[in-house]
Amino acid sequence: MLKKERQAYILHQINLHNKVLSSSLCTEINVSEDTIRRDLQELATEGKVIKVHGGALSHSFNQVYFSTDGVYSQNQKKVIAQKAISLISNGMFILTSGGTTILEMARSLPPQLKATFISGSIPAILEYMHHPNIEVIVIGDKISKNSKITVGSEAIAKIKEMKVDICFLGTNAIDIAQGVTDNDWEVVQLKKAMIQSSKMVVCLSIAEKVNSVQPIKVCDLKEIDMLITELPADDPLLKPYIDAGVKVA
Amino acid sequence: MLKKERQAYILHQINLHNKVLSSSLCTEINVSEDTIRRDLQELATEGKVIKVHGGALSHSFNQVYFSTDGVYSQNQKKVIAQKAISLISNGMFILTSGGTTILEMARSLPPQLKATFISGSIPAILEYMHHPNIEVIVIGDKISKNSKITVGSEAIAKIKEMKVDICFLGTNAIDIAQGVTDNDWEVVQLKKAMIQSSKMVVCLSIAEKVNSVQPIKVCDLKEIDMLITELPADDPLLKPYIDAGVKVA
DNA sequence: CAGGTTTCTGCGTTTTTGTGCAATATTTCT
DNA sequence: AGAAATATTGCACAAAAACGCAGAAACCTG
Repeated sequence: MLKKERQAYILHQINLHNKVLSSSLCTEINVSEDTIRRDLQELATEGKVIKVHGGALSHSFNQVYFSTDGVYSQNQKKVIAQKAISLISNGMFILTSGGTTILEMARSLPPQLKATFISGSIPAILEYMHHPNIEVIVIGDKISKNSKITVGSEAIAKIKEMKVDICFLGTNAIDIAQGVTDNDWEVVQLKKAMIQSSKMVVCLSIAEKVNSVQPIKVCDLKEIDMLITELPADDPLLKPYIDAGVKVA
Repeated sequence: MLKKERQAYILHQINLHNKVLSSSLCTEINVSEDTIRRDLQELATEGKVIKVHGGALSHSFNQVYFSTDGVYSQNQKKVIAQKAISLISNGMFILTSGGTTILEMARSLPPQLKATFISGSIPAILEYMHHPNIEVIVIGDKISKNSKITVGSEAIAKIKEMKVDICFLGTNAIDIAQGVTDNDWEVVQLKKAMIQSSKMVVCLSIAEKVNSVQPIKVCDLKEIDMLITELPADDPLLKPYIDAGVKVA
């Protein structure tokens, strides 16, 4: 087999699987590992692949996962935030959990909006506080330092006294079978209470968390009214949820 | 699985959930915990994640910045803060109002101190939250945007349920004849409740505000146990307060 | 086509890298 | 303060890379 041929094959494999192992290549093509290594080396200096210990990675792989750090999924969250905000009208009472998606929503609230936001999430409260026309109600209790939100029976009792228009839940995992799940017991208790105290329950979740599961159950799918992701409503990923009776935006 | 691949996966998870546990990762990827730890270590030195005990955090999560307002580094307030802190012992329950002096105190709390701080002041809560050994209890209610503190009957009712060891009041005005006075009606209601619910009441005030008067009365001098200013205890300005039965530090 | 040169490849050997293990320290939680 | 979880360290071992070398094929070139 010619060298060019080999390299073409390697490139093909890399584009197919996003990665190759030197070891497997050398048995496939039946040449020594040195040869493979030299090929990869060459392709790497030409910038066609990324050489790593044990094989090589496709360039797209790097772009996807090592994306300019920090702004990761920021845009997606902005899209979600906008969709969520479109549900809010003046005068509404709104309950929100914590999480970065909620935070993004809080930052994006239009300045003229007059509404009352209720939350125990300290970062979210900070954001609400900066808005000129928003009333902020703080849910008091002990702070959970992990999630930066107040948790405990006092908080839950307070939430249960309410009946608000909308509740926005930052969602860590949502799945057709398991419904909404999370990984912090205290936060889950809180979210359960929030769901009960709201006329409408809206889950905010980036698409990557859709169809994932966490250890602790928050609620079944049927208890949530709407799921907001950054995807268009007709994306096939969301079809099962629509079929399950969840509105999607 | 290649090392880079693993690290990409880890990054992906971190950006998705804002945190990862070494333990869960090592079962997911099926490598030893050492390997995960080394990966996290590496990613951390590259600045892509924040390594913590037991796992790692996304960088964006920790971006809960707290405004270092200009008033920050006033030496007088640092002095006051130190004096106030010397009154605190491990295990105490402490109620604090809002104000920049209180904030300064919150920032200066020694890291080993274990105590429970109760407050409705959002900036103060933020500071308490950053300390490793402090429990934070949030007083919930509507936020007063002026003072960035929760105010209202709920908050007052909650405070009245307590009996804490010390209450620190940021003081706007104190005077021999008029006692402690302030200019925000709602905040005054809160402070009154705080005074009633504390075994010991400590006023923090910069010397400038000593012998000044504001429109609304908080309490008489005899209700406060101690006055802390940046001045030495034997400063003539403070003599009248000592004579009136107030401890001075 | 002979002889020289270059390119490609494989084979040992030596380094480097990646992993896991175990013993020990440190931190966290309660 | 003590137990449990997590970190650190040093070490061993295997996989992979680097390097020099040598044989073979390909390719000049007169």
